[in-house]
Amino acid sequence: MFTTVSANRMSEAIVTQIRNLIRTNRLVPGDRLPSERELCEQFGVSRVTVREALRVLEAGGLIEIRVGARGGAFVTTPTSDQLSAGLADLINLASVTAFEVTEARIVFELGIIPMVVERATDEDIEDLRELTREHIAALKRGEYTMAMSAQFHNRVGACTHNAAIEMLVHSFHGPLLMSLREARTAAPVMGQRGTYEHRDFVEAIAERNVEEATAIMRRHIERTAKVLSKTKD
Amino acid sequence: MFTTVSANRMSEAIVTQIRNLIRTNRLVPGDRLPSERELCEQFGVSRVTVREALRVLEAGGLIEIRVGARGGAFVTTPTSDQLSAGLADLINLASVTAFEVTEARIVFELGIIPMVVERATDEDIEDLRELTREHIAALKRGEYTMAMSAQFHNRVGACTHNAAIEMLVHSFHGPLLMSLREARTAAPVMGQRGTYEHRDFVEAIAERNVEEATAIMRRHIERTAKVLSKTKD
DNA sequence: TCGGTATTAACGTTAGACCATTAGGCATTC
DNA sequence: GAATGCCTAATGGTCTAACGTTAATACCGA
Repeated sequence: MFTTVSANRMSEAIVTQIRNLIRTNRLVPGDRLPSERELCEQFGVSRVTVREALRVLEAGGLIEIRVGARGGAFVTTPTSDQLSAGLADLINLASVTAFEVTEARIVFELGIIPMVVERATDEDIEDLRELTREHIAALKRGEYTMAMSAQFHNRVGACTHNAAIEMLVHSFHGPLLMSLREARTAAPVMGQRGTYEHRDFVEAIAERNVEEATAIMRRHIERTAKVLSKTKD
Repeated sequence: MFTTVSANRMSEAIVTQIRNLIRTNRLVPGDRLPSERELCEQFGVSRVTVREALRVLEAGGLIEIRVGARGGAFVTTPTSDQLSAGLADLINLASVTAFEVTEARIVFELGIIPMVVERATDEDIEDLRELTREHIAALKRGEYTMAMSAQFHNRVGACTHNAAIEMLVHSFHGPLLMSLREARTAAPVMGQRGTYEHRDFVEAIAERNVEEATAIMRRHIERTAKVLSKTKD
């Protein structure tokens, strides 16, 4: 007969209002919200309450707060880092092993290869060649890092020209997933042959050879998988 | 040469401290943090600052706050729904289109099929058949919903017996995709042939026929893609 | 013209007060 | 003795008013 009422927390009501404005694109990235003191007046609450609402929105990545003159709350343009951090959280929550993540990588990074071959522009390919050259040079100087490997795979993902896919690839190589304990043990092994496989892969893409590119990438990622499954013994 | 140092915002430091305690399991779900006033003393800051920190943690789904006697901040485990709801907003801001998400789905959900065929147990297959039967029945009663479609795809993902993949498939069908405006327009079209395609797909899996299963699923998802690209005209 | 300084608009933080909500104990009543 | 209702203490929610800190900009002197 009576349904529970929940009127609590004014700050939550403010969060909802502003979030809806953003969802419906009445506030778009780059827009600046009124200053805290103005928001106080408009909402008819104290500054503390407004600030708590802004904290929540900020924590959700919807706004960014800058101090100083001309500061205030700005609707953000989300970076792929933020997005992949969110995905990484999801994956972490499921408490998956590095082995499982690698399997997912194989599925995904092999699956996009036809798309990469089809859509990669000359500029994409030149970028990849340039990257590979740099990485091989770094390897010879003994300065090759996992970050470089991640950079390569991310750039390959970008060749699909699909923001959703870029984001996913990015999240596979983001800092959070790499922090999985098992992943670090694999790092030293990867550099040695990895960069040369990268180079061969790029050439296969340049020749629009899906089979060859797929075969190379499969070998490349499966080496990681093998190292990981060894660490579990 | 110098990395940006960000010492600002005490509340952020508090968030970091508490979050680390939770990450390292020194605080586990169900634990109660000290009251706001006690935290003030322990951190040596004012109550407002502590409260802002708690808001951020609450927004991240790490704690839950109850008022009244015996109330306070209690550690919780964020649900994947909470996290993907947060992601949905970011994706909206990043203006990833439903079309792009669908392309990513094609890559991923087709890519896992060999794994599904290889690993699906008899129980998995029986579950899928059962689901399909229910959905067809619901369809005939005119009660078929998008949630059911999502349920089917999620169950297929579970057949890989890989938590990372399950989580990713899940996030494709969670509130994330559903929040995209374009996706909703596609919903009515899907039910009619979709459920029968589901049934055929399950039988292809049961026969361990990768090619057939892939072909069916590709048609199935591409119909969605077609509907979506139409809405862009 | 250049470099430093003052201004100013904004967020960040504090302290102390009061309100609202809740669990649990206590007292009253039948 | 049991049920009901009140009281109290603990705790989060909000307010006010002030001061500190930061950063963009304008101004001014050499």
